[in-house]
Amino acid sequence: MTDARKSTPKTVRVIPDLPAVAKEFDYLVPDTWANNGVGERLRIGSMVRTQLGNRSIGGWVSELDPDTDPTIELQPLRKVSSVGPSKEVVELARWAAIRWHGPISRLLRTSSPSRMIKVVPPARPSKFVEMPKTKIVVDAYRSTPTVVRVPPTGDRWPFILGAVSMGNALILLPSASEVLTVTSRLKRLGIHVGSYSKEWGVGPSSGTIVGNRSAAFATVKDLAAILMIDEHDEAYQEQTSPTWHARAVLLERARRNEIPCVFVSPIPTPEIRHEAVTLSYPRDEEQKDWSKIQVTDPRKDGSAMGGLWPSSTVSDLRSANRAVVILNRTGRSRLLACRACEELAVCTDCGGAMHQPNENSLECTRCSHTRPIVCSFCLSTSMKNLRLGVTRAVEELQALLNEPVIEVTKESDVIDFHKSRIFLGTEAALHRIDWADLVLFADFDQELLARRYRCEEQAMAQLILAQRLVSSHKRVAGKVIVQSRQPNHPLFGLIAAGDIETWASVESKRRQLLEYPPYGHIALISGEGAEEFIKGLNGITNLQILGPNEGAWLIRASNPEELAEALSKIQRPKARLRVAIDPCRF
DNA sequence: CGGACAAGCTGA
DNA sequence: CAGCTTGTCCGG
Repeated sequence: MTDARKSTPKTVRVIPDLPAVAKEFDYLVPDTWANNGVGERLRIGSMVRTQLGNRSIGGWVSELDPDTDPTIELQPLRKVSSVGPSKEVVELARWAAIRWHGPISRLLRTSSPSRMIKVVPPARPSKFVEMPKTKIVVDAYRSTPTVVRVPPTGDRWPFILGAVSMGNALILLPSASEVLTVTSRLKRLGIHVGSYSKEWGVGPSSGTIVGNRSAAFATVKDLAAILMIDEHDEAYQEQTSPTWHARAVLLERARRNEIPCVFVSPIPTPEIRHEAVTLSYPRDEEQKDWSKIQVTDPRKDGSAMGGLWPSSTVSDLRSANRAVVILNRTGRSRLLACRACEELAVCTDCGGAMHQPNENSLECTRCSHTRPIVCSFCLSTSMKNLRLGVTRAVEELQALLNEPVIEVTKESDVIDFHKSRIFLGTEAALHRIDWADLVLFADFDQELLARRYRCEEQAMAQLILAQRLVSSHKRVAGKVIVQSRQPNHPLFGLIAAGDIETWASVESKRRQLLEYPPYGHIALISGEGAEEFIKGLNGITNLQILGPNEGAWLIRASNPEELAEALSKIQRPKARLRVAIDPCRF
């Protein structure tokens, strides 16, 4: 190793692994460690065990031989528990903690091995791979950063080869199964590669790391290239605070290291188009994929029951080998039942269905009469969601086709593919089924009309998953059918023409108009302490405060640094507070 | 975070 | 005023 450090520091500064403690503490390195080799293992990022107050805590070394306060008597370190993130990654985590306004310890945990590693495993030879000859791949790695718009079922492998041809690479994929596939395929090629974070040690021992979101914080020695596949995927953003986004972390990393950074997606987001040079395939290659999507209006074709099953759809379902029907329910449930006695929650005044607008009350959907959550029959206070949408659709379809239809949800366990050829569920079904020759979006309008600002992108992302499902078996040509009562919606015209460039630029302009990311940056503030926190922000100029809306405020600034700085100036209230920076849904 | 310690509340 | 709860502070 080039950065071998043969000396032992006298003291170290430690970031404790306690999210609520935003402070660093100095410790004494025991004298004996200078001679037994333990001290030499201490570097920035090393994971140590030590004492705070009277309990044993873990932490990360943030500085060697810091300027310590002479008035404080230092405690000794207990032990060096593991190799940790490199200095580069610790600094990156520090940047991200400020950018997304969260505790650095959370990010350092993401940056650390899941099981403790005493020493970095020795470097292994890695087979040399040549840069593919394909022009678009070569071009992608020539300037930085770049985003390549690929056809939905296009081959991404050349970009992966491109990354590893440059040296040790960091390759991010949105799902665990893709990480597994790519890792083993690269291993078979003889590349020294590991998946994050199970094979954490491969990075520091000089190899390529393949992983999902968390791998943005992987330690990779001599990192030479960065690649993110399916950049549009929402899995790249952490859902819990700090809501960091892997795309932004990689961009920052590439900028700091001055290395090529390539993003690949059929629908690059406005965020990446704002930061990177866009490269694309010839229009007809994109169109070949997108134009295969069929749009039908369920109204014009003698639709049976509830308007979801026109006769053309029924016959498509009958002739499919395996069909996946997607029916996304909007927002909160419309119908509630008592968890104890199964009685429906109905209005005591008018008999209308009650819904649950907040944590502790029921409201009539017809007359707006409100009452606490109590079953009027058995007085139980627990209600369950009837999920009428999917469950009833399953029954309808079963009756219509006269064969079993299996409901697939995020919660439902192992799917038995022998029991049926028709599967119905929410978006989750697209992730849980590996192949189909028909994907039917029964009510696509729910996607297009959703109140989320990214609803069109989310709808497009679902279409991409569907196209991949029906093309995963080469020999059977599958179909994607979209049912919509607005078949003239501009989106469908652009899809048919394969004109994703126009679609993307319209999306960007819309964002610009609304001053949403990347043209404006948002902090969503919620929780009991929100009101108090907002009061502190009121004086700051360059900051726009909107709300409250359902107890949450929206803070807007023109750039993330400004936003982060403003938030850091306000001291956190004692009450619970949630800060989400640029969340994908608000 | 969780222990230490201080200040506040209650009950006979 | 003991005994217990609730709040605030601070750790190296």
